[in-house]
Amino acid sequence: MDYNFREIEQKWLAYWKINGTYKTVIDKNKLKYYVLDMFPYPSGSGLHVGHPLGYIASDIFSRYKRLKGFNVLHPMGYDAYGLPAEQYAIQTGQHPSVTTKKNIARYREQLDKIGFCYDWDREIRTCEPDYYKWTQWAFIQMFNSYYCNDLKKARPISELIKAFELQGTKDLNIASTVDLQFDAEEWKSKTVKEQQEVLLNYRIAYLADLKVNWCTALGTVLANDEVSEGVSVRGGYQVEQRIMRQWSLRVSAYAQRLLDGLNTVDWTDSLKETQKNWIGRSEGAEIKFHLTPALSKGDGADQNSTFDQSRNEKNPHFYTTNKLDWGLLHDHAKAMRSEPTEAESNLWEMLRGNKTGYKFRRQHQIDKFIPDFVCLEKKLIVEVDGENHSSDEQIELDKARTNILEELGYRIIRFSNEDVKLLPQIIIEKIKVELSKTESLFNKTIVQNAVPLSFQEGQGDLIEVFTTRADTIYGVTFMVLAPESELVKQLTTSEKAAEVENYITATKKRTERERIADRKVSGVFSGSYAINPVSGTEIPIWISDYVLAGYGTGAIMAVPAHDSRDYAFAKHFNLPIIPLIEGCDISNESLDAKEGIMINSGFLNGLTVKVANEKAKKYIVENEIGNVKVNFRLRDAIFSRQRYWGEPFPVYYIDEMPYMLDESKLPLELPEIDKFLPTEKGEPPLGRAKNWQTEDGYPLEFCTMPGFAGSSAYYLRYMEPKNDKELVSREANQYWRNVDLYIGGTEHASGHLVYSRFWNKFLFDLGLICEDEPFKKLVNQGMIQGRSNFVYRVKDRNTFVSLNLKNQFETTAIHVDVNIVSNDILDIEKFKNWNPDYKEAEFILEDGKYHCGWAVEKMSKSMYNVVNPDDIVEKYGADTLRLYEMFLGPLEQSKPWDTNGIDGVHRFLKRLWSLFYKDENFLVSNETPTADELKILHKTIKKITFDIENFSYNTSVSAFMICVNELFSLKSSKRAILEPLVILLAPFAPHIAEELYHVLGNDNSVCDASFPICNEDYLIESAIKYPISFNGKVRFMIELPAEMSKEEVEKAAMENELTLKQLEGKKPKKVIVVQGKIVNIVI
RNA sequence: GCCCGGAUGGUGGAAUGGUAGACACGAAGGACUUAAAAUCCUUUGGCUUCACGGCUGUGCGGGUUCAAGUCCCGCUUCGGGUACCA
Repeated sequence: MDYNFREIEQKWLAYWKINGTYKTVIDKNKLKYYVLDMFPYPSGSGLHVGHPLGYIASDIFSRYKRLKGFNVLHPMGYDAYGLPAEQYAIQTGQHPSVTTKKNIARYREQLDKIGFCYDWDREIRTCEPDYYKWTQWAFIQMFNSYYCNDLKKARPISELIKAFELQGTKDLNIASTVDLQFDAEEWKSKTVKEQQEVLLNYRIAYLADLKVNWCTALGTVLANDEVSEGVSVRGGYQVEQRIMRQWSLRVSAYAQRLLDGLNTVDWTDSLKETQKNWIGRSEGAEIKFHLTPALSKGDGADQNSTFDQSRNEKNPHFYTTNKLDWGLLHDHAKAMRSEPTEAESNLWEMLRGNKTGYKFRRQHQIDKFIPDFVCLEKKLIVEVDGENHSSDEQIELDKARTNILEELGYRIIRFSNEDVKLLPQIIIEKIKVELSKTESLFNKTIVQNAVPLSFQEGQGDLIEVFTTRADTIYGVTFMVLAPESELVKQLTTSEKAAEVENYITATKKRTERERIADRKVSGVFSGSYAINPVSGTEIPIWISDYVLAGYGTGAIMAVPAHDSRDYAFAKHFNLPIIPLIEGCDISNESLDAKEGIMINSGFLNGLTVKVANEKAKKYIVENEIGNVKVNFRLRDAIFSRQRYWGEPFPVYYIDEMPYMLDESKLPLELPEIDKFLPTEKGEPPLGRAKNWQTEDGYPLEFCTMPGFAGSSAYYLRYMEPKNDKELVSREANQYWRNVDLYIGGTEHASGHLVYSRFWNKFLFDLGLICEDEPFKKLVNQGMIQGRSNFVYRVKDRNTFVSLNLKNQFETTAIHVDVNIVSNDILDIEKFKNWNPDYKEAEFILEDGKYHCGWAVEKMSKSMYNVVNPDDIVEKYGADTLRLYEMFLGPLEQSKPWDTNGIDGVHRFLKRLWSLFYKDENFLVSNETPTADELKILHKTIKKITFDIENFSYNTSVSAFMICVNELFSLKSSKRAILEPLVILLAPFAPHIAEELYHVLGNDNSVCDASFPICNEDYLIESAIKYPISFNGKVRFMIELPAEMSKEEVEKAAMENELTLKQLEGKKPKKVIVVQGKIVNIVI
């Protein structure tokens, strides 16, 4: 009887189906094990031979765990929403649900042939209403939650509303889009609409105006991970930046937890690394740079000011302090001015607006002080003292202050609060008298040109920057704003307005792609300056597109000596470069390394970079120049898609504010529409749906959810796919908990695996599920590459020349379908029929054969190198396919598919079969196995067990081959050996294993057998073949008893005549004996 | 640029610091057969030798070690990820 794989496989596939062999139920007597595949998007082209690789690997592990006594959950489903089906619908008018159903049916048919142990009763499809009901439900929960940074978890938004009513934003530490400040009264005075708008700033699912990746060709917004190098990942269409009002998920709030969680999961280092990079945590400081007050720098500068005299330009007229102090005190002055005492307020009313005949300023900085009122023209200061000015200590301080101010040429008059309140008119008169005592300092003509600015005018604001290199603060020679920064408008001086405008328009025109491709330095000077808060130097503020608006604060402090981008910019615009590291050479490039000894850095001089950085940060915090901050690269996930084929949002609008549907209204089903295109008004396709509104007539959301929505919590739904009350019941979740083994491709490292971990953590915060991380262990299978074949056409002729003769002609290489090539030999007849053009083709052969060339390329239709698993199953059977996929090489490694090698594993199965049958005779006996046979078996058990646990399936297939080859050469067909072997093989080749298991007389399924256990006793060797090496080179072997001691081995080796021959009479310097392993003689 | 993987026969690949090339494919030779398929047996890294054997050999150059494909340092090169992330 021959190995008839077709018959066998069909028989057992039917048996498994009828007997529900793979049906899984909760069984608390057994330990659970959850094995999950990344579910596929059912594309129109069906599965190729690369797709099942991971599925086979997970299937082997599932079956192995089951044989080990675990209750294994191993489900499968479809990621059924997606762009390709909709693009196809646009082209053909076919409803995406129709094509999706068709594709799923095709996938299922292909998967079924391979003999997977999926519990198909648990199948899910993300496009089915009873599935996406829970996607919508989760979205509602996110809308109704905010993230508390103190508790580090999501909390109900109702708590936040209560807090706002009681205390406003005071003392709250909440993840938000922008930092808002308001008190309880302000909150209560807001309209409902305003309150809703404010709440969006905190909700985990929120609507906001954001800069998004807009893809015109696809007519939709895309998430960051759906865009690569400025084009869409799917389709490769151009993507541009736009501001749009979009739904987003506050993933960024979870950044730190997403990072921390990586330490608790068993993933490969490279995958964890990718996630770490994507989250992009950087520790640094946010530093405030105040702007230089924009005074006219005309003649008539005040020579008595403490302004930096070393500068060549003339000092501006109204500087009354130095820039460093101005920067430090600026905020303080502003704050004082906004909260005046009653007396100050009264007096100001009488002084303001030239009521005295002269201009007064209040809380204007002079040197290190902020006097209450000052008339600069007459250098007269008016102070109003409160109660605390009566203390001795205060009197001393006031005196010191008066002295300094008087030295600067100011006269000071003081009044008490009481005086101002009771005798306002008398005080005004006194002030007028004082004013008349001195000459005006101002040359009238200059005053007309050089108009001083008061505090609130102009750009009296500040720029905040984020830096990881606070230690380089002394090397800042300019600042750069992102062109999109809101500060640009404020900072641009009138002279520079046109230039800046031009630059920004030009930048906007450039697509992301152009920016990346053409990385030439560009930028424009804003006309404004800022003051370095540590060194006090004045630095110009530039605008350039090398600074990103979306990261940090959208502004940087540029340290050209130690940042290559800043360096390029400084060189291009001829800006100063100050080296900060001892001995660094910055004549040609910057020194970006974070090591060395600081120079040119004031109080940081002589310190190492690391120490200096810490010291600088401490200084910044202590002097209130800024604060220490952690920044993340991870952005919130944009969650709206202007497309049809996705989950509808459970959202309606009142007065343009979003509200959630009641949970009882879920699922909100995707409506039918006439065309899958945007409306004439440019609204998303759902704008075409009739009656797309609530029962009360409020309009529903037009956008749908993105592809990752449905795949973010699908692993939970498999636990209880038919529960219509909950996403998953507590009971089912407590039992199955999370995925023990997740297998899939690396392409999901930054998308799906971040989103689903976020989604999972959110549900965990709500107490709905019991595990913080969804996927305990994750294995990435490598890509299966294609192996293309080529034929060589002689130029201008319909003649093809075989590979090794092609150099004699001028030829063109043409891809040829790998399915009509075998072992690189072309099937000429099939080739002629393959394409009508080749019907009459002629061939130049070698040895009567046409040899094709080959190359490893991506597996794709256009390369004609796609191999369909159906064809392999048809020709060799599913067991051969499974074994061969595993035999190709290590699971995680990319490798080319070459059908050539498949005969080897097929032969192996036939040889295994031949241990059972010869012609019509059943060979299996009940004889007691020999020690040799037992050794072969147990060696194999040991190896296979180890290999499965380590996902080294290619070596397990080899081990099976070795085992069968050895049994074959012993002509051994004993039940005691073959039965465990069959069970051992069952995870890999379930059909043939099931057949042989039954042939051996078992009635139950091999799936429910017990995995054999290695008995080390059978592996003990009585003799060991010692390799004898000289200076590390093995010369010969000697066989010695295993129990021989080190000394005896050495003696035996030294006495051997071959050793004597090798030594040639010389005395060995040293003899190393590794017992049971090797002998090395050093001469 | 940065990060992460690789590099071993004609091919896919194997090798807890201890006999490099297991296991397969392919190729060559042979057996069986009218023939083919299937199956079985032998050989198969390179160079050299009639042979025993010898020399050489895991991308390149150093190093550690009794012993290195494996560990360390410096390169070359291929693949993947990521990007003006401050």
